[in-house]
Amino acid sequence: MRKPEKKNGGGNGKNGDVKLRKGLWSPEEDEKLMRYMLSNGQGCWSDVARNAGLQRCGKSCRLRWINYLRPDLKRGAFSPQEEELIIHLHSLLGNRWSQIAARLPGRTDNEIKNFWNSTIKKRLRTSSSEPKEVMEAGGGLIFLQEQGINHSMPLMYMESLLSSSSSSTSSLQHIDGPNYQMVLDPKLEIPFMAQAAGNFEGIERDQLFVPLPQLESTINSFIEENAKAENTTSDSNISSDNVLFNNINSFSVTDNLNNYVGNPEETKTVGEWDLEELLKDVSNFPSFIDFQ
DNA sequence: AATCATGTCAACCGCATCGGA
DNA sequence: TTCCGATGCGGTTGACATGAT
Repeated sequence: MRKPEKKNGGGNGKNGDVKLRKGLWSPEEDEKLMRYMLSNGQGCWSDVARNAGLQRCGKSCRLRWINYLRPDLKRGAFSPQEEELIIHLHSLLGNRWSQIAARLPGRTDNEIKNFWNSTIKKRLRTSSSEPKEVMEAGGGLIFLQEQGINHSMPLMYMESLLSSSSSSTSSLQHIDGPNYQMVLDPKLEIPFMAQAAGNFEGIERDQLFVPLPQLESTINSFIEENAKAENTTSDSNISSDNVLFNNINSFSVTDNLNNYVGNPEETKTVGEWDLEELLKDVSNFPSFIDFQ
């Protein structure tokens, strides 16, 4: 798309009707749009395109302004802090790039999306020998309500449990059994938390967080292992799995969620979760994945 | 130096939503 | 209530950049 002249030509059509340009913006077009926006402000985008003398559709103008020309845009590479925030927000919101961007001043949804799809996704993949699909969900947590006690565990770990307890491990979106029911992202792309936070709007919480009695012993050993791992954090030979488990304890979101899932009387829908509250303490976000 | 593979990112596309007629 | 245009969003594309061979 970097040679617009090749594809859509630009300029006037043969019947005299103005053909809309596509592709890369020229410096002249940028200047026109910038000047118009600065003196007139944002209005109807199709009017902007027309009044600024641009042979572009309103949509294209809007995108160019939002993603490139806006004066408040921050340029340059993402800082480690921004990166951490993006990972955290993605674990909560999933691929809701505009919502993530709204929490990163000066960054656009497109920028963050590109950053995620190129840099972060790649790191998540290469940071472990685990299968790709599992690692891409590495930021996710499974929350279990177990006889009034709420626990969390990494999705990775959860899947290994499922492979021994369910024959349908490849289709994880809705797993029903005599003693359990789970709803997971079908592609394992979006962390479970993010789905629970929005994609299942309308579903009652207790449909998402259900008792898993048959896993009790496994959960207990998970917790024990987790505690053990915490005591040996300084051990340089700590396995990647233990790193994973060890970080669970510091995830404050779990505590916040307990306020909801711990009370069966409460029947708010998922859409009513207070995400702002969940986002309060970014520093507690677990670094599941070792970025080296 | 040439070729190939992979990464980056600007921009497009299609769809969903919203508000006004 | 329906229609339609505007807007916003997320997924995808593909040209260009860069590194590897």
